[in-house]
Amino acid sequence: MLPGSGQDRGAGITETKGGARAVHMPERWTIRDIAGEAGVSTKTVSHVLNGKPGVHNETRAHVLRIIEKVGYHPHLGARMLRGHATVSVGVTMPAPPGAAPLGQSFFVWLYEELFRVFGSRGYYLTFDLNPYATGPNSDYARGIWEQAFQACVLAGPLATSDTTVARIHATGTPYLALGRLDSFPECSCAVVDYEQGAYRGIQYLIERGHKRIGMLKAFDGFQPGVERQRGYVRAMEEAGLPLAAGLVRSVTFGTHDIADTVHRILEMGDVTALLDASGSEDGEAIREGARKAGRAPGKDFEVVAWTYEYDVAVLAEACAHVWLPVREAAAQGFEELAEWIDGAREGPIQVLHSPTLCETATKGEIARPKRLFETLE
Amino acid sequence: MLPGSGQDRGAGITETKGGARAVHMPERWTIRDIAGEAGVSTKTVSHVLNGKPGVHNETRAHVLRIIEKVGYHPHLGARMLRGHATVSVGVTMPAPPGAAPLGQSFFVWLYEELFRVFGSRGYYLTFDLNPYATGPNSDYARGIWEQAFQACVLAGPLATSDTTVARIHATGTPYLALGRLDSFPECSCAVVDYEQGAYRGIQYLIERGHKRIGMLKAFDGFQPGVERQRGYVRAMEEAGLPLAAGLVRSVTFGTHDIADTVHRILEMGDVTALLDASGSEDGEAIREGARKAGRAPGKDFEVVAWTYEYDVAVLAEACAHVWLPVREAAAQGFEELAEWIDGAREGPIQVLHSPTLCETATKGEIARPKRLFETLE
DNA sequence: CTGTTAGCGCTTTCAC
DNA sequence: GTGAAAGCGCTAACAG
Repeated sequence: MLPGSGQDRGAGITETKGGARAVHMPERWTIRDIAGEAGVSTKTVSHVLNGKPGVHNETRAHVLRIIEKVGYHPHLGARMLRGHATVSVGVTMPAPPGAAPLGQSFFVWLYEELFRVFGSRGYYLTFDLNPYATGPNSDYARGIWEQAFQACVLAGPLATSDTTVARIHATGTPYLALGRLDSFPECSCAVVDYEQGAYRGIQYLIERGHKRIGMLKAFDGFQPGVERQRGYVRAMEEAGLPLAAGLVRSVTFGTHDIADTVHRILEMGDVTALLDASGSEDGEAIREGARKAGRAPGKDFEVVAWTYEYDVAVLAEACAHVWLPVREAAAQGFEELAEWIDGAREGPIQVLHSPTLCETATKGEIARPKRLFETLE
Repeated sequence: MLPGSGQDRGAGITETKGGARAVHMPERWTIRDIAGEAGVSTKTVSHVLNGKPGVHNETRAHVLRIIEKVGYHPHLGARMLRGHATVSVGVTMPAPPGAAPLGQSFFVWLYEELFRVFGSRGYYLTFDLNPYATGPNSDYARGIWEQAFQACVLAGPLATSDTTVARIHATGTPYLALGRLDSFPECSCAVVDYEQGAYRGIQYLIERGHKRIGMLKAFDGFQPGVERQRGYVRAMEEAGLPLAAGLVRSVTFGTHDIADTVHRILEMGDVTALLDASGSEDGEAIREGARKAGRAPGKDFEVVAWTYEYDVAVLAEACAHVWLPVREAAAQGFEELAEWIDGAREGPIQVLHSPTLCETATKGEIARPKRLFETLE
């Protein structure tokens, strides 16, 4: 009674060639059932399924008609096992959500972009938020080890201590990190040069005559935090300015942290300028911090603010904005990842976009739901 | 030279029992390599992997140590094939994005909720936005046919002509639709009773003395649209009021459609009340449509507006709001789906929440980014 | 051009 | 308790 057994198939062939009526009706159709029903070999069916040449056109049509009729779909697990190919692009978050709380609009943007590139090519998008469940040090790449992904996107900054990326790299699976790593420069990534962003911002303030310049620095323990620090130091040292303690301060995405830190930097007294590299795109928090210190941005001190959107102001009183084209870099990275999967190119991907300093912003102040990162309540 | 071949394994056993040193180092470790390394059978390793009883504690520890050491992970495809069990919960959109443009905040809410329930249990979340790519009539359930999903969430309203849900149902795979279907009442679903929502809203307006009542009706061709219509008709007929043509009008989520339709309904002259069942939660559009018709809500005519958030106003001038607890129903449905997967209960799921009519709203007017559906530009 | 067959890596009978 | 062996449904190498 097994579907697809030799006897059944024989009968199927005869019947089909004679008058074409199904002899058995399995619960779950397999490629052998289809072959039996069509009176051809499994190989032929397989070739039809995969659009490979070497099958007569009428045979192909006949097989397709039967596949259509019974609603047959090949078993994904079997395909994965045999063909070493899946149809799934994985998305994982290497950073715990608190460290890089992606904002709603960015998350949705990411999702839509991934679907534009991969969904249209027929891939599934498989999210592994295992990290969400199991804490900061969990293995965010289990989908790679389990060979569940055709390719993988690491959405979020990488911890400076990360060793997983190198192991992913070694498997040969196409992947793209939205962050790079000093300790692993071969990393396939699409990123913005944060060091350059900090460097340009500080340099600009130095050009305007400032000597004591503060910086709000996000992503402590993560690569982008290190890069911000390096950019600051490079600009100051090139200008021969001293690196005073307390000028560069780490901030998190907590609601009051930005304002408090601005307050504390400005309390230091002789600070005349500030680079907001907090990534929070929160002008109001800067104003609030300044207010607490009895100062006002654009009057008492000058601010350069970072933004992830072109020609948009985080803070209307800022003398300049540094635009970090994170979305643009990611979008290009996705395209290249798709090419890598298709075999049209090889890995690793290395997309590096540079920030742009804009002295004037034409669009209005940035609104809450558009930010790249979310402020945590 | 094949890893895991008979000879190699023999050698592995001897060596391990003697002095325990790895003899071969396969590219890709299989369960047989682990077994060989540990000097046990594959069955033992399998049992250890799946936490099954019948293995000595020290054997278990020994095997686990080796698994840890070499970083072994079982192949997901092989598991799917053999065990008929995947680790993936699928999410598909049965409606094309234009028909039910989920808003950012709702989409993110959905995502977070799914991860709260399924991510924490170790499932992957697999999105199939095949429909996005291939048009309105594509098969949104391929993940079910390909047996890629352990369970599946159908996120979005179902077309009245849908036949796919019944086929999904027949497979026995746990699933949950965020929409129901007249033509298939057995459907596993978590929904809000839209008919009741329309009925209560119209009834309320009738109680206030209105006789000519208009309604903005969304989701033409989808079940929730049919339900709105039915609720309207039932309330009117029960009150013995005539059903005049043009009072109930279909709207889409286009920017100007709501305002235009309000305008056209009010132009009919003797209309004294309106039920906004457009789902757009867009009070400003209603005001605008009224303005065009030379009328004003709350003055010339009364409005009952639908909202998907508790105690929040879509339109400050409305005499009442009908709260449709869509998020609440979905969240409960997810919990029950998880239980179904775990075998703690059987399907189908039938969560039906009722709307609530609120005459006063304590929170302010609903802001743009919080809406359930997006207005399309 | 088509049919037969040997596995992919795992789980799960069976014997021991 | 453990080990050998039979497949799950598919693909691809090998014959015809």
